[in-house]
Amino acid sequence: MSQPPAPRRPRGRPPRISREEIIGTARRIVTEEGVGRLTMRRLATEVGSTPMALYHHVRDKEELLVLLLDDYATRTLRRPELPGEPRERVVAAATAIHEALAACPWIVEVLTADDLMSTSALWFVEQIVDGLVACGLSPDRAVHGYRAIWYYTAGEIVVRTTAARRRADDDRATYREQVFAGLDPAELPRLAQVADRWAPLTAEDTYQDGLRALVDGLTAGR
Amino acid sequence: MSQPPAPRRPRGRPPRISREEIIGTARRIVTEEGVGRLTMRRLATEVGSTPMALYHHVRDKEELLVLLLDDYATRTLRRPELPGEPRERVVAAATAIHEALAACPWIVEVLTADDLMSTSALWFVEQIVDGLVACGLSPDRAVHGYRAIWYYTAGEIVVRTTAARRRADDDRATYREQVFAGLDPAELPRLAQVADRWAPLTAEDTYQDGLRALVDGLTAGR
DNA sequence: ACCTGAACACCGTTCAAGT
DNA sequence: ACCTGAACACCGTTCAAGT
Repeated sequence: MSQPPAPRRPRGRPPRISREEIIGTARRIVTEEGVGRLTMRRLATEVGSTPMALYHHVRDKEELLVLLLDDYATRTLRRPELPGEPRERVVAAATAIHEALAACPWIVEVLTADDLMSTSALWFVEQIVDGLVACGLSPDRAVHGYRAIWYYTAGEIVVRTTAARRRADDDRATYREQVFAGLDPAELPRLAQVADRWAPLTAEDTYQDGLRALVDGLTAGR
Repeated sequence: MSQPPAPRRPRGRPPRISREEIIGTARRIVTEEGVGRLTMRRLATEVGSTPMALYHHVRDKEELLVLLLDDYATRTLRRPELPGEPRERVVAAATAIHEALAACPWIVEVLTADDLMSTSALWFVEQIVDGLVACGLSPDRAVHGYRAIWYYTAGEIVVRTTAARRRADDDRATYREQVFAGLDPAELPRLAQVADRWAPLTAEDTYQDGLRALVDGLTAGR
């Protein structure tokens, strides 16, 4: 996010905890127990300090979460060899972002709290925009195309992660089954037709299929 | 969600508050002050009762939010005349869902807490799946196509609503501007090229463009 | 059957003071 | 400059008791 300031002559009380230490501990809590367990108080005790000491190193909890996403992106997003063909390049770059996010279920809370503006993710954004331009889109339309891909990708992550959490909680999962079991075939014939296959069908990972359709549609006739 | 049980001979203490009253009051709080202000305690005092009384009518806060989304869908989703041409029908049905959600910024928290399984929304889902089948997709592929549209739609709402909230909070909005202002044109030429137009470009409402691209891609060559 | 009061086990954040 | 203790103003939910 921001580089540490150039080293100055130390003045006053020497720091006991650092931003890096805070983020590192937060990362451990979040990967081990989920983002729901990350509280400022918990984090403070884990770094051996008090809640208020944290506020000397991060502005508030939201900034901490953004720093955490940044840290995660820097740590895991490796730039792969991308195909030369522009459409395939767009698909590959989007898939790389998607895979990184999918491997990281706590991301959802942060996604809704921040745009994907981690500096290390920008290279992938560049590849997508550039690939779309290479397909014949104007720079403006390429940015809009990237946004459409980002909406699709973020939505897939949010919906799938939430569905997975729900599945862990039996009682609520059955509500959807009830609704589908009670469908009136006269009113909603298509849904009634696929009602018993709905759960497995929607559990399938079809991210790439949809992505390809979207990229095809965005670049059609150019 | 669930129909009220058939009226029985009343036994024991007569109820002072009803599920309808709770949902109605919750709806008022949420539309007037946002979903962040809806707490069980606040809601209890507004209906003139105590927090615990609520738990006799709803299981917990999450159920309340789902009931609220259901109530909103039933109240606002009117079935429009849809075009006969199948692709246009898919676009129109998805746009109707999108408009209803976009008019309702508190929805984001509930979207991530629930699939769009409100009974009143199912008619729109039916139209989308049926439209895709009419375009030549198999029922299974039509369901996957609906899911792709749903990911795109939910993602657009989540990302745009969050961005709008951020814009209200000046300090954080400028972080993205900083990142874009400091882009290295040698490393990320496309992004550097559009850097100064990024904010207005991504603020444009291009939901329909992306949706049409996605639907075109899903139905291409069929 | 329905509601109440008190309590449990927490939150994020601010303030004033200490070293 | 950095950290601490105590407090503020809250949360959702459970338990045991009352009517």
